[in-house]
Amino acid sequence: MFSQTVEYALRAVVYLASQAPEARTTDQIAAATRMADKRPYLAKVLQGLARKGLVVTQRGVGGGVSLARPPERVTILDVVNAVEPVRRITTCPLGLAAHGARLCPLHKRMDDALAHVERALGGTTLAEVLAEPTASVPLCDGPVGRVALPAAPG
Amino acid sequence: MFSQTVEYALRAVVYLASQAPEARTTDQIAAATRMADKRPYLAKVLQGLARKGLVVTQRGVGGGVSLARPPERVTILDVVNAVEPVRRITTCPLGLAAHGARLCPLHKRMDDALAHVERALGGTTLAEVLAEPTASVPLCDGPVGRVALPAAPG
DNA sequence: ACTAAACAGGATCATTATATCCTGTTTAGG
DNA sequence: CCTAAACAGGATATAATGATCCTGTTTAGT
Repeated sequence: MFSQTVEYALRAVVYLASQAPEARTTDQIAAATRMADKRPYLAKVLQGLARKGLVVTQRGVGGGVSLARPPERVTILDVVNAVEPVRRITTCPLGLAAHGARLCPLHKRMDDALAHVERALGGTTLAEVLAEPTASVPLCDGPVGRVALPAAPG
Repeated sequence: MFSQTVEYALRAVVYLASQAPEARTTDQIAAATRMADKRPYLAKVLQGLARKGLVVTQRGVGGGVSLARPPERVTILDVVNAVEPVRRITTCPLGLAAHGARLCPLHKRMDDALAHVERALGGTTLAEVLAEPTASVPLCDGPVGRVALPAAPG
């Protein structure tokens, strides 16, 4: 249902949110999100997020990737849509003229399901994901907040 | 979000429901669901549905494909799950021991979205799709019920 | 039996998604 | 201005999906 790339993107962005507004290198993100292998692919995913304006990148020494907006203003849906947009069904997939605007009951139900997904994912920001009081902190094995990382400034 | 194959399967099954309990040939199904091209692929999709027990097939002259259960007892979700199961998130995708049963807020939200999909698609049967009073009849250009087809018995 | 209708299933091909590699460009700092 | 850190981007490899083809098997009817 959700592609692997969506999962990678979400992990990366949640991590960046936890470190906001600091930038982190692809290597750091890969380590923190358990993608030490597949680091090259993560780089591509981040490139895509940068093109969509969700993150900003800075080249050169001391550079890295950071969230383009504060975690309070990025929803899970924003991330999903940046990678693999939720495509609502607006016209009849069969191309039937009579179904133009008014979807048939079948496709109406399919679209309803997509609407539910949009609603569920659009209702939560990265800040809320991180703030939720729970034993399971995103990306972390224990109830830790900021992990100590090499070369992590302030 | 939903694969092309899911769309094909749903169209085929809705058509078979409209013709139930009669069997229809792959050619008839392809024509009725606007898949006259891609008929070979439709055959594969139907094979898959047969393996999952959603439809039954009959070889030889006068054979074809028919619904295995009455339309009242087949939900949209049944069809989706037969083709591309909705995979709920039950364990942490990062393999973090601490997240074993208790998903982190991120994956909890993802799973919530999947739960919504299951609920939306599982709540409607093929019979309901066909019975819904609307101007847009599934698969049909106009408000027609049973279409006259070549070699269609009673 | 023979024939034609119809599905079954393996092999193949095309396209997209996933993943990696290599080279280039930007940039901070000595 | 030289170097090392970092991202950019094109080219390539691999896997999964979508789609087609061909041959075989089942079956009703003659």
